[in-house]
Amino acid sequence: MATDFPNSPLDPEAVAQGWLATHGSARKATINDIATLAGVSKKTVSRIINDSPLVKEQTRQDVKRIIELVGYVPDPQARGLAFRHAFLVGMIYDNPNPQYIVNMQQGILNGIAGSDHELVVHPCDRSSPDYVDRARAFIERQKLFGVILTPSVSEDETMARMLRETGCGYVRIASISLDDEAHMLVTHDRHGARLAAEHIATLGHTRIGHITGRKGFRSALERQAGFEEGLAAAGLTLTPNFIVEGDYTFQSGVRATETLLSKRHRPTALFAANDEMAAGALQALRVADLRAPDAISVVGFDDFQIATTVWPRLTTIHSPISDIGERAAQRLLNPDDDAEFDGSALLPTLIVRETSGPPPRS
Amino acid sequence: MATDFPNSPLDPEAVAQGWLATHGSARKATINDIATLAGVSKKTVSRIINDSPLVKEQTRQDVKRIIELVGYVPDPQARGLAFRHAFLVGMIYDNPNPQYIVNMQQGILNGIAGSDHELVVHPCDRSSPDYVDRARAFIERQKLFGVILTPSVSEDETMARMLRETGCGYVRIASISLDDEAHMLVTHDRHGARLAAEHIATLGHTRIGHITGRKGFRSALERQAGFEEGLAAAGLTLTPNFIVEGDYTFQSGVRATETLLSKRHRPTALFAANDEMAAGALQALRVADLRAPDAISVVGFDDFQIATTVWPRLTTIHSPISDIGERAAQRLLNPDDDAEFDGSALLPTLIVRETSGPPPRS
DNA sequence: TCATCGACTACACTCGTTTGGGAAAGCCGC
DNA sequence: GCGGCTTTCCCAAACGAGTGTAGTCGATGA
Repeated sequence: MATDFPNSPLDPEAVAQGWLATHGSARKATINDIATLAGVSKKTVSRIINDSPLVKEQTRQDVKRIIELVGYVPDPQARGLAFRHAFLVGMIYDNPNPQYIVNMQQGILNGIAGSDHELVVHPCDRSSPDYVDRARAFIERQKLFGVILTPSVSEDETMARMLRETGCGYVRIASISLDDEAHMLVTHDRHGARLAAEHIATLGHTRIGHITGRKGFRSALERQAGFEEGLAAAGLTLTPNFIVEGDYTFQSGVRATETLLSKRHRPTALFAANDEMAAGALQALRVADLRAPDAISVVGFDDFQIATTVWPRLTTIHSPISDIGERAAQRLLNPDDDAEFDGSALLPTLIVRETSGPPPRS
Repeated sequence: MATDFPNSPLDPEAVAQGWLATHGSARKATINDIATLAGVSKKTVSRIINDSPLVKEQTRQDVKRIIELVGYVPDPQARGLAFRHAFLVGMIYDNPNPQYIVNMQQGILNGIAGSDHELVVHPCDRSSPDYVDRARAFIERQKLFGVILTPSVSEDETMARMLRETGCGYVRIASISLDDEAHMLVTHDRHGARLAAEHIATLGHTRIGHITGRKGFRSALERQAGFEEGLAAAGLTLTPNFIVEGDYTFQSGVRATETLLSKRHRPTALFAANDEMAAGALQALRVADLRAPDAISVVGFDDFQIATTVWPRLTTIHSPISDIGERAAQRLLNPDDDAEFDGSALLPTLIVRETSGPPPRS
């Protein structure tokens, strides 16, 4: 079979077989080999690789089949040279939370899977005076296709300006929109915090405390604002007296909770701006011989691993970091495909576990 | 000044100034520009960039100065094309511990800093049937310069064989040597565990428990073996009865500890093969209304953040992950420079905190 | 004085791909 | 059989480096 069809004088399978037999794994195929094998010109192959519409469907399929069978992969270096940019996307981060970074990384990798791109990472230290220049050098040297910025560097306008200057594509991930839509992915922390407030209010608490995130971080503001909004919707208010500043670390959670516990008429529920601090809160409760949720309900934010390794396991707001990374990568790669983007899929959700319950009757 | 010196008719500063004035930032300089500016041939510039010895010192310095002033950076794509490999090193990992990954990443980045190379990450899922093929595709497509493998993929011989086939450079990080020296970086977990044993023995404990790492992981074997060696050196033995299998997770630490506590003549000290499980042990003690170190001493391994966020803070073995990553990267980049390598700098060390003390007198 | 050596230069070619233009081939309906 | 398409071909020219060969030039040594 498969010798002389009128419409397809070419038998991809046979042709590919032939090549594999003669050259085998000795040499990697180039675009020239494919062109010769398929009996078309180099340019046609190139068009097919780059999804140009100027190719007949039949030809496209035949050539694609051969490419697949022979195992041809266009050389990223050569392509990069011709395109004047590398097939690399960068992730620029300064967030010290390893779990955040790893989740985000994984999400971005999912997002670029199947796109010829690779992920290259670039941590940066915002306390160093030249972190923007370093980032620029990184981008320009490698001629990155684009970068994804995570909080809190994503909130940095100096960095954003530099990116616009270089002309490199970018997507900023932040809890609030700081740029035009194509360059932003919003995490809706405010919404998440509102869920926490609703949950706590529904349980019947009225004396409610909040441990804020680190000063100067957008997410800290948003989480507090969302929490206050949610309480307000339930007719409650967060008294300034019950707002204690934290900095997203475990230790700050411990200290803040100690402060809250020392108050007269202490709160019966508290919302910490992240799980780390919520874990610190549990710790402080334990030291004070109190138990969550019997004495005080505790709600966190992030739903990182720590939320389930502490005991009791933490009621928290799940933030879909990995999905957000994936979406950010997709937005970076094809900014037009965002039509079918259903933002609601990326909203934080409430995860009720064991640290929240009704207030103690007293 | 600086017009016509006999030995240096060339004034790098002036020449560079001229170029910057005419082309400015409009165009990035190429090797040809540098050659023209410096009044030397392209080949000489190339030699200088690639540290060839066939260049007179004076020439080298002048040209380097111009390169620096003009801000010329060789194009990685073009270089990669000519060299037939990319200036990228990959990190292949499957370790689920985010802190480990991030530390390692940072270390590798330190190691490749100043080397024209960039880090690209590749997590892999060993439960998927084609993870080796994926890794191979990743390497071959990008023509990676080399890869660094972290435990536990680093222990995978199928993977190692694949790497040898591809001819890609690699360094495997593991707790024991599994390959020739140039391809290994040993973390000496055995030594670390021995320190833990010595510490516990010195405190005067005699009934000692161990929570092992995950079955099938080299590190689990090494840590147990080292611990037993250390005890033996102090004239103690680890009774099989007091060895409980864990899997490096918090939960397994909790369960293992519960098991140990249920034994008659329970141990007065226990060594968990990582901090996560040690934290689980503290958790279990708390539930049983026991306190470390008063009732039982607990020693962990890794010295990750969790060691200082639990309370009391964990006595543990510090493993210099980041330094190890840095060294691995250096070994990968220039395998010959390892003469001055002082292995002892990378040995684990004992960090005494608050969970270890003398046995209770009973 | 002649041979040798070190430090270059000049040139053509390679790496694998994209892109441009001009031209040709195939197929459509008329 | 003729325009008018669409699809494709062919060739050459980038892209920015590295390599190999042959050859130059001046200083050194015998």
